[in-house]
Amino acid sequence: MEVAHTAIIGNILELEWGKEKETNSRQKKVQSDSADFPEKKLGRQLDFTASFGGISAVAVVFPENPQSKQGMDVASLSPAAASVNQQRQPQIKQQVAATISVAAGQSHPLTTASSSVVADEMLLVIINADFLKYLLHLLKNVLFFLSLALFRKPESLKAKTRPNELNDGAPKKQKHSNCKHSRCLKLYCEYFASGMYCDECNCVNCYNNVEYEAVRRDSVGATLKSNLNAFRPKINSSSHGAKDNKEAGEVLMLGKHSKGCHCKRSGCLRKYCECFQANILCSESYKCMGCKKFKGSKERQALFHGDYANNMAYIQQAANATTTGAIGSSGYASARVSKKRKSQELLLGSTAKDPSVHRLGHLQQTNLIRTSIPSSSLSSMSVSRAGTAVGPSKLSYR
DNA sequence: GAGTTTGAAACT
DNA sequence: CAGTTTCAAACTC
Repeated sequence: MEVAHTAIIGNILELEWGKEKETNSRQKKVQSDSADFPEKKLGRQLDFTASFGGISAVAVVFPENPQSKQGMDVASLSPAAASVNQQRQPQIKQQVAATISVAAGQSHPLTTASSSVVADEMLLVIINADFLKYLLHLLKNVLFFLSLALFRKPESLKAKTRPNELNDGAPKKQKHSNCKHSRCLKLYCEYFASGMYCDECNCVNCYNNVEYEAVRRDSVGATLKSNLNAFRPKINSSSHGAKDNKEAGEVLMLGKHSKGCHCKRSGCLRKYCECFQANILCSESYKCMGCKKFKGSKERQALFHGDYANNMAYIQQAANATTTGAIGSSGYASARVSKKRKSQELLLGSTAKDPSVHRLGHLQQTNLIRTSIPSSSLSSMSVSRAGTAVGPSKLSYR
């Protein structure tokens, strides 16, 4: 019986879907006669109802439920369309009843009241099946267009996390690279580095496009040869995602830089620093000097409080302290500084030449900053910390 | 907008 | 691997 039931539904579905085209054209003809609705709008609505076939019948099957959304929609489409649907009701019902009786081995036509009830129920099943079939069809279309959008230009996804953009969640303006000497075939070029073709870039002699695909491929090969991970994201986002530090009013990424930054003068608090750009904290294993981008750093927190000018002044002063010998005032670099001393000594005074400076503890180094910075600067620093409005300091870390 | 500074990438 | 140079972006004026 269940097999017969399924067969009936399939049979009727086939019947109805086969009629779809004919019904569609017929309804279009009816509606084109109506001057009350714009043709374009009607077309869309007609397509909708025609595709469903049974949607309009819902209003027919449930006449006691006139508030049914589908029913109301159909009724509001066009009186002519509703009329056609109502005219179709006995036909569909008759088809159902006929199919039932054939499946049950009865003579045709079926005229008993019970068969009519069964036909009503069957109609409901058909409507639901019809609707589901249409939903499936819609879903397929959506998936198709989605796949088109994703695979036609997969790079578009990568573009969301450009290496040189702050990852603070705010929408970023599309930037264009300006390579002049690398032909956009080195990792200097952010497009090349992220595996993209250059898109509306301002580059000179750009080879990072389809036209120079062969050259580009060679360059990719050469780059990969020297570094297998060259095109992998440098920031490995933590599986825990972003940590929302509400107290500090910032969104902190829990990711990690694959190689770590090597900043010397920026304190890792400027956009030169890749960790700063990715909004991640520096780790002890990074080779940055005078790092101020660690948990609990007042310099870093200053970025998220008060006005920007004050914060930048404060950061500059902190960086200034770094370059004038107080490396690693509270950062991670104190133990590593010796490696870079040769270059630093060119810039630093006698204080920096004293190896003991690099072994100073946190407090001692903080004191060193205080002594290496003019008292006027110190006062502005403390004011900046308090977040009071003070004009931007003219002091530079240069 | 030009010039300078910066740090990553490339090179030696 | 370390030091140096090149490069393009960030930054200053």
